[in-house]
Amino acid sequence: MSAGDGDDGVRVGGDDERGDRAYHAFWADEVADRVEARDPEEPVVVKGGVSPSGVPHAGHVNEALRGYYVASVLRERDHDVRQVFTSDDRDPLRSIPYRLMTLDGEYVERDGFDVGALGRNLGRPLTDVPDPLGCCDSFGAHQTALLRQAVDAVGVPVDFYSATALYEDGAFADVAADLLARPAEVRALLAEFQDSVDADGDYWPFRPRCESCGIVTGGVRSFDADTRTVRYVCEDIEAGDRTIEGCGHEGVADLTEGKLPWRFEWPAQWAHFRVDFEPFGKDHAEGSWPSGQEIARDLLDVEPPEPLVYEWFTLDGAALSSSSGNVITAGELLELVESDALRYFFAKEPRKQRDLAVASLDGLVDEFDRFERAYFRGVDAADPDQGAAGADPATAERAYPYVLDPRRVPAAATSAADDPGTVDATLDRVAAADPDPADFGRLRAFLEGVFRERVRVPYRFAAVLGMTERADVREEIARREGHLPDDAPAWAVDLALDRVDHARAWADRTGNRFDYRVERGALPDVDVDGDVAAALAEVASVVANGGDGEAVQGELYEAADRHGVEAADVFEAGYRLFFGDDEGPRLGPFLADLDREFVVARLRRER
RNA sequence: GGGCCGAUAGCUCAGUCAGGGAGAGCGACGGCCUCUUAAGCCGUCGGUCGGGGGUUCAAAUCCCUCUCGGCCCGCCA
Repeated sequence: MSAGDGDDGVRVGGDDERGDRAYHAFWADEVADRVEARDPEEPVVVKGGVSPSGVPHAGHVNEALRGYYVASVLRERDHDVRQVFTSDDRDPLRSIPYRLMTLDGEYVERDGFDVGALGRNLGRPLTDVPDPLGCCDSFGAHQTALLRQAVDAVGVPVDFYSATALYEDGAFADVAADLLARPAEVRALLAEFQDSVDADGDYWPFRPRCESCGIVTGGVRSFDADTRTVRYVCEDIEAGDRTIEGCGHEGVADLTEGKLPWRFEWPAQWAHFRVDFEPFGKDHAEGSWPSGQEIARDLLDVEPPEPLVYEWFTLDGAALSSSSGNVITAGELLELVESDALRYFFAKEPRKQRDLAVASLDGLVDEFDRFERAYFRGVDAADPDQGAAGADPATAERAYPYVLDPRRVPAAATSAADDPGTVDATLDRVAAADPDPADFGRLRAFLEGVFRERVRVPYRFAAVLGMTERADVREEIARREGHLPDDAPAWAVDLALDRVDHARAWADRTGNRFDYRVERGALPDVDVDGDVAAALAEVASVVANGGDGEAVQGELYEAADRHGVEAADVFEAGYRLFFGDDEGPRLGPFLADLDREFVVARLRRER
């Protein structure tokens, strides 16, 4: 069959049956199909997890959002879904971070915290390491708090778990005891995956915390099934390219004091939470995932979750790396773009390598805007965006209601609905990941009704509007340039202009050509030639007399002409006076929009 | 060495599952509004769809192969 036959039919809800295979325009629908095919018990459990050793960065929210989209699809299909997220904070401290972050999102470099104190705690569980910034119970608790902030910031509601708390509660004790009771089976299985494990060797699937020196050590010698304890000798442990010395202490640990090696900890989590679906980065895909599946099925009698391998993204062309400083946090990104756009980035095809370029964030926001337009346009309408990225209406139809951040829908918009209370309650439940079965239908109806009137100002234009702090001037310029329809409701105008501060921060951070700002303070120190000054004084008169933008713009040229100077010199002087820069926006209309008194005085260089 | 994933315009990316016209935005370039300054409008340039081979009437799309990149096969997650 070919598309040229013209009888492919309309894609209903983005879905199309071909034989026994369902095509889905949105990847999360395909994953949800596979989860449903398992016939899971309710609630369906979606899990994610991160080791919080470094500053939690934008890559970590990828894990949370991938799970969120699948959870959302399943919820719309009337499943009860629980999304859990673990902070694997019993992992040992393996290296000294290059920098830390306060709970307020400020970076702290190595000269700002006690490196030695961390160094003396290498090898200990993160939750046993004192917080170098002093605000939390432990370094692990601090990092976990940051991770939680990041997940919250993108609007993914999860049941958050500390691995240490889980161990202390004995959540993994049964699995650990089960595995330790049959070391030969464990060794035989793991030997297939790890050269370092010998099927006839002395490997034990548990790493006790030394009761003497506190490191997460190896050295298990035996397991006592009656007391559910291991005997161990504290041994050296390898951490990257360094060795952390064990103390040689001979001791006994019970199964809440220590941890499972990751390859076992992961299946233990599946068993404990009864996980049905879990996304993970490609680093796991060929490592712990294959062994984890076998451990789960053959040793624990647990069906592994449905997997989703997602690609890592690069930041400005290079891998995210704490040590090289090439990181960006979710919080930083959310200063630059609205949460909807960031959520959109992680709604795109997961298996594709892509670059997140800060300098090109405007392109991401443009793409989100096309995606949103495609949703409102619908599958049957003509497509002004043609084949542009993000503009496929079938994908937008499925994904947009999940991508749109329900927390950002203005209350004034819901109050315009036929039944505001119902819509508010729906949005609250969706935002809290606890929707009623009919909520997605109500959400879609609201979006296609009231929210259809939302307005987006182009991101680069929003950056330009950021040149002035004054909300009334921003709105006036946006209206004049046709970015705010006359009949747009007030909430839509406010929502559109919310973008300005983000885009302004982007222009500021990248120092790009949209990075100009009105110098409202002291008169900039500008040398102005006498003829240019005279020309500017005449422009000032036009402004003082209430000339509109076009009149001021014309006067800039005409005054230059009358005084025998190049228009370019008049413009440059103007840009220097108002922006401290030698270029800027179209000057006449801009000056006409600012408060007249200030403009007149500045043109006369009085203040 | 073995494996998984990827490669489409200068940049960021759609399109690949289901074969049929190579696309978008940005950038660049040119033009327009009494006006060199765009944040508006119009237009142009820009691609052997990483290379090669195969299947087919037809391949960015399916198959094989090679190259390059990321990751895994140690630790850790």
